[in-house]
Amino acid sequence: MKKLKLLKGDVLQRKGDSNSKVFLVEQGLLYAYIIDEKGKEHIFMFAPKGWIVADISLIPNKSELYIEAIEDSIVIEKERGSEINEKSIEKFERRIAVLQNRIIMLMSASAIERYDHFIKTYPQIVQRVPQRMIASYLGITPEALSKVKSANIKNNKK
Amino acid sequence: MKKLKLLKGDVLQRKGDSNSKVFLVEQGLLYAYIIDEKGKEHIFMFAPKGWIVADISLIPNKSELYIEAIEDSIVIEKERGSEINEKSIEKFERRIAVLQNRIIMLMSASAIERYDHFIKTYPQIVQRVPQRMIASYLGITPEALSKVKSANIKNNKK
DNA sequence: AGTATGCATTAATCTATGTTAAGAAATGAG
DNA sequence: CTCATTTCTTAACATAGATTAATGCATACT
Repeated sequence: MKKLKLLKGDVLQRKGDSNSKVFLVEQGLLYAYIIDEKGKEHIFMFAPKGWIVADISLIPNKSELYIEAIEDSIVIEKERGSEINEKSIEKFERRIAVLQNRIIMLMSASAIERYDHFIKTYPQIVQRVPQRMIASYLGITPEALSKVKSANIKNNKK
Repeated sequence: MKKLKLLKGDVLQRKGDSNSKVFLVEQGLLYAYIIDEKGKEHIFMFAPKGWIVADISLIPNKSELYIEAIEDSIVIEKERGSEINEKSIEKFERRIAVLQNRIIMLMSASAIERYDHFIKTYPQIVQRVPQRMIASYLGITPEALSKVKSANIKNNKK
């Protein structure tokens, strides 16, 4: 259980690294992403203060995700499975609920609906990351996000 | 801990129901889905023998998912959180890994890539459900699946 | 057997989002 | 402060997948 200080841009974990660690964000903001075969980055999650970020991949002990600091941050590093209790079960359940919801959004909602949902759900993150990262999290390009946002504003005015 | 016998088409849980239960599939095949505001069904998961199916939603005690039998099935009903041990943690981790992978596929892979991945990962399910259900799981329409499959075959011949 | 229902396929057309490119605005580094 | 880099926006064009509709098959129902 170590405490790590990270500078903006520091990469905490890379694809292929061991993924036996779990990181609790004590301060700052991290994000986890993949880079696909075409070299494109896709943001899997943001991790602000209080969140746990870890890659639990299907391939044992091999991370699929990169984890990187968006801001200077402090994280507490723990071994995975180092605590088994009511509280940790609740955290697992909550994580599953979040992931389930994300899948449902990706399958059933349009880009602008996903964006609206995101800014309602994570208003504090919206302020702190570039739009292109939000676009990536939503599964669209920055250009598309720019477009649907301005189309939305115009429609509201009408 | 009850054992339930289900007939094909039986709905085990509906949107809005309590979601305090967890179902272990002992025999048969179930699926979980949402119905969106436009009335469209989106399949969230299939649950063959040995799998656990449950809705862990963000809204406490309120299911977002429908759970229904695709085949005559037998499930064991348990209370959520009724066991906390190494084994259950592993199951939670595995579920999270599956969901993470699904999100990554939805964000980074084309329809045909998602289809190829699906038939490799769940060959036993492919045989037992209509194509339209696979399309729904992949996040596309049955027509689109039909199209990309035949386009794929033609490309392979070339 | 005959009819109804659900499923798969194909095709024409439409639309949301991707791609490429350029310029403007904001941010950061020396 | 200035230059370089990153970010955002807009626009023209391209494409994957959606929509609608028609047809052919199965399967199930009477």
